[in-house]
Amino acid sequence: MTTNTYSIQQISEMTGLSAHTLRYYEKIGLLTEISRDLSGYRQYSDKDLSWIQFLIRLQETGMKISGRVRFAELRSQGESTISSRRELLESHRDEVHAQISKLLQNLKAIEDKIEIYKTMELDRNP
Amino acid sequence: MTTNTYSIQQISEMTGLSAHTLRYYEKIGLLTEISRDLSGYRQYSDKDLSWIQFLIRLQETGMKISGRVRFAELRSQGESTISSRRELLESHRDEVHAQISKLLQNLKAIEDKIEIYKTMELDRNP
DNA sequence: GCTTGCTTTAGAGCGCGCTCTAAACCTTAA
DNA sequence: TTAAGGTTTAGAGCGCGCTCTAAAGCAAGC
Repeated sequence: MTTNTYSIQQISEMTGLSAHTLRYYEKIGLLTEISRDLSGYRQYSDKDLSWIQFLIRLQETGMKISGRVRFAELRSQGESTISSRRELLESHRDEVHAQISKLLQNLKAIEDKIEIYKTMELDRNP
Repeated sequence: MTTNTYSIQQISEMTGLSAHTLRYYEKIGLLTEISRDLSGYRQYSDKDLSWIQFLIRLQETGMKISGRVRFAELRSQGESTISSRRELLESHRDEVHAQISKLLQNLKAIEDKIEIYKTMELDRNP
């Protein structure tokens, strides 16, 4: 079994989050029980890494910090919260679907406007 | 020809933007040449309305205020900027495409996690 | 003429999500 | 043993995009 550990800087490079942000996430409860080495430096595990990467997906799909904190709290309470976590994710999934269809509608309107501009350009340069 | 005019409150109700926000948008240059009645009250036209609605689409697709201001500046310079406006929108359209595919990727990861939770629920309640 | 409710302005305030600072401590190489 | 560069903490600061306040003016109904 591989038990890799990573420094805060390595995690920063792998995730694109700054070291400042990683400490901030820990402070507000998005990351819990990050272990420390003998001199008090944070040691991130592969499990920590994939959790951070999942947090980033939640963020990128528009889940606010408060929602992510709620999810992290459930996770830190162990297996008994699996159903609540599933429900939370299902509800978020529905929001992402809505988001995507809104985006597609707006995309259509933008594309329509591009076509209008093209027509206007032809009319001005016949 | 119908030349409807609308009060700031009516526009607020039609667009979902607050009156405060509408004045703010004017101050920063997103809205230009909004006409006034005899007592100095703003009178929005149908053209103003549809411009505001398009601005909202740009915002909802992630274009920042600075980008929208740039677009509004081109628009206020008249027909000679049609090509620049088309290019700006084409570049934004590409960003929206990228945004949507990122969202679809993240959606997939969320759905996978939901499935994992379902399996865990079955394992705990066999 | 008074009240109610709309509108105006300039400018202050705010919530979110970081981002940075300062001062101290640790590690490694020269 | 010293210098360079990584890490720690508490807490301050910041940029974005609004959001609200205060004081005044205007409109319409009683």
